[in-house]
Amino acid sequence: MKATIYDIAKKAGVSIATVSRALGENRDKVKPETREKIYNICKELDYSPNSIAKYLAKKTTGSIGLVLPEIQGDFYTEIIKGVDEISYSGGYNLLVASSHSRRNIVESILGFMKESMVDGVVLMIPSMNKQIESILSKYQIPVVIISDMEGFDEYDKVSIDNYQGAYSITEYLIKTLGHTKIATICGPEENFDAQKRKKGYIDALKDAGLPIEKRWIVESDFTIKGGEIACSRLLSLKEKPDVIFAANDNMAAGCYNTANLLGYKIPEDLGVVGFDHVAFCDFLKPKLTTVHVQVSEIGRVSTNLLLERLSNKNKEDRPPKHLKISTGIIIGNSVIKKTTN
Amino acid sequence: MKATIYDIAKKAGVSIATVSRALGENRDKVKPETREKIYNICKELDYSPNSIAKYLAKKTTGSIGLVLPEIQGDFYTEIIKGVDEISYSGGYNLLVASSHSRRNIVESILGFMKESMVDGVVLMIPSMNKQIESILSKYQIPVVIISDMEGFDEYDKVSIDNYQGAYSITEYLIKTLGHTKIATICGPEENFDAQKRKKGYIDALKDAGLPIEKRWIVESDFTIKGGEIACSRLLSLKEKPDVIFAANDNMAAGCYNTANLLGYKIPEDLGVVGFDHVAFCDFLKPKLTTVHVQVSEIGRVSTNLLLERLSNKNKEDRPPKHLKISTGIIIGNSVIKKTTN
DNA sequence: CTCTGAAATGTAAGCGCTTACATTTCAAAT
DNA sequence: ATTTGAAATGTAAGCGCTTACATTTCAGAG
Repeated sequence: MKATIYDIAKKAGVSIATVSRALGENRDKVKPETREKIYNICKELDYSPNSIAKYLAKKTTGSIGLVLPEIQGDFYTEIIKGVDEISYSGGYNLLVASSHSRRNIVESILGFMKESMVDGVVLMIPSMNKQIESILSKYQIPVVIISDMEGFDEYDKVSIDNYQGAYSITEYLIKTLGHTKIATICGPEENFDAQKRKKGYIDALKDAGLPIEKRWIVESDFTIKGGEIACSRLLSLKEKPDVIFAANDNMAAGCYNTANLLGYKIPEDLGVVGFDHVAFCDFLKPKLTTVHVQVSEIGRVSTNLLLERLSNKNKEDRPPKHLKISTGIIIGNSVIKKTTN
Repeated sequence: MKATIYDIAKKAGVSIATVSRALGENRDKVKPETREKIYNICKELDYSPNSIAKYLAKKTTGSIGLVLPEIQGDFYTEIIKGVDEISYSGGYNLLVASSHSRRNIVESILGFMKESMVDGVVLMIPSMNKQIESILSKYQIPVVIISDMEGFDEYDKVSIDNYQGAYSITEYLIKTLGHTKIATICGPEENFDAQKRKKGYIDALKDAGLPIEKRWIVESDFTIKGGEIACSRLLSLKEKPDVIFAANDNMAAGCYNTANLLGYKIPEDLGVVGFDHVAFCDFLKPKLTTVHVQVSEIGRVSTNLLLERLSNKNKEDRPPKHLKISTGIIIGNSVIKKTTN
């Protein structure tokens, strides 16, 4: 049987209150000698407090929750890694929930919230969901949102600077490489990241005085397959683009496949650029030019915000912060200077 | 303030015991009408039981823990996916812990065990660790081990059939493709999977009457970089192998890089085969011939064993099961029939 | 109409801890 | 020696639930 605080108290000849104090935040309120004695007995009996009983008494679990739309893929594990790192060093346990075929994101959140299993949650919302708002306002635990959406301004929000990333790489294609015929494969319409990336692309073209060609904007779904289909659509146009800006690396990889299949050489016949800089980029030949995102930084930053909130529990609340993680461009060989022909 | 069982009881004009019964496993011990009334009030007040208080009273958390050596990479997320799927459908929550720079695997296990946060754990042990054994025997909660190690026979164990996989692909190289000069890059010596894969390779050579060439067995660390180094080592030998069996796909990818760099064409100048069939294989050109492993199946199978144990809590224990997940060969274009030259 | 026992419900203890408040201890001040 | 108040410790309630046991209800038997 596992030792309880009573066992320790009895063996040390003190009350359980003293043991609790010696082990908790008020160590200094117990005499150093007794404290020492208690420590030794704890070690001897291999005692460690039951965290669940502790919760019931303190109303704080020492855990934070991370809710993701999905768990597979480098992107999400990087986020987890970032969150894990910070929560661990802040002394918190991390519970991860993700939606899957049999559980949607709302259920995941509710699981945490309703059963009061966590002190706070980091919540990634990739696209609009009406239910979420009402849930969040109902349960009053601290929440940090990872999303590039409008609204939810009363919460801390963190996201990649999608707009800036897309703008920069488009501008790079135009100004540095001299391209003018640039198409984009954007992500799902309801996806916030996709929206911002598309906007960055459009604004960069506009600012350069280039026309926005509707046919060169095709929507897809952030998957490789989706990229393949979208690419072949673009290549079948009468007026073909010279470069495709795929809104993520998966779809860029899809472009590689299609180009390969149809006999286009990258970068000579078709330039491709991506977004995310996920791990598999290293395996693409030629190396993909893409927007680098410090994904784990998103996790770290958002968790820091959450811990800030948690430690301020009873003090006055600071106003919500809205942070963007900046991006950079990774130059590969998947697109070259425009040749005048 | 969140509603408690008292709120429900008061509003329904019954005792908390009745509410508890109406909501728990003994629903049938409360009159249908009262039950109905209680349900409605719960819905109205948006009540759901505090699972932590429930634990304290019942001594069962409704959660299982998954302890991984790491969380990054397709391999681990596939495992998580498998475990998640089964635990979810069995009504359990899943807590995932992994070691990282600041927390080793033993700490991860202890976190779960000591604080009694989980009813059982699925534990992946990739290499020998003496502490683990004593920890496991100290805390008597059900454990399923994912590992291809000897020992721990009193626990349920699940693993990939590493030996069979390695044997098969080596045999395939010999018998089907006619190769005789086959080198291997094996994983870390202390890693159980690596040990078994190496043994499979050796036995297949032996059984075919081929000599075991010490210089053709080089140890590495399952990383891409490690594969690169090991490959250049093999290619610098006076007597070069025709094919390299890399003990995982990462190292196989490393071989691709090195071959590329040194001017060897795959598969003409050098054949490469891998193990795992992780997602990025699709991006390797030419497509990698490798051993397919149903990774998520490992998670599913082990979790099923655990749930079996948990549901049998008080009945007689069944003897431990030791299961191997079988493998298959994915034929790519990274190795071709031996040409007589 | 009373009796009986199963069904329905209530009472209260207990799960392992924290903590407000009460009590005791003890060194320093008088 | 006595007083005093901070320091150290103890007492006991309470966190939200489950459940053994006690009590009440009530349909059917006598």
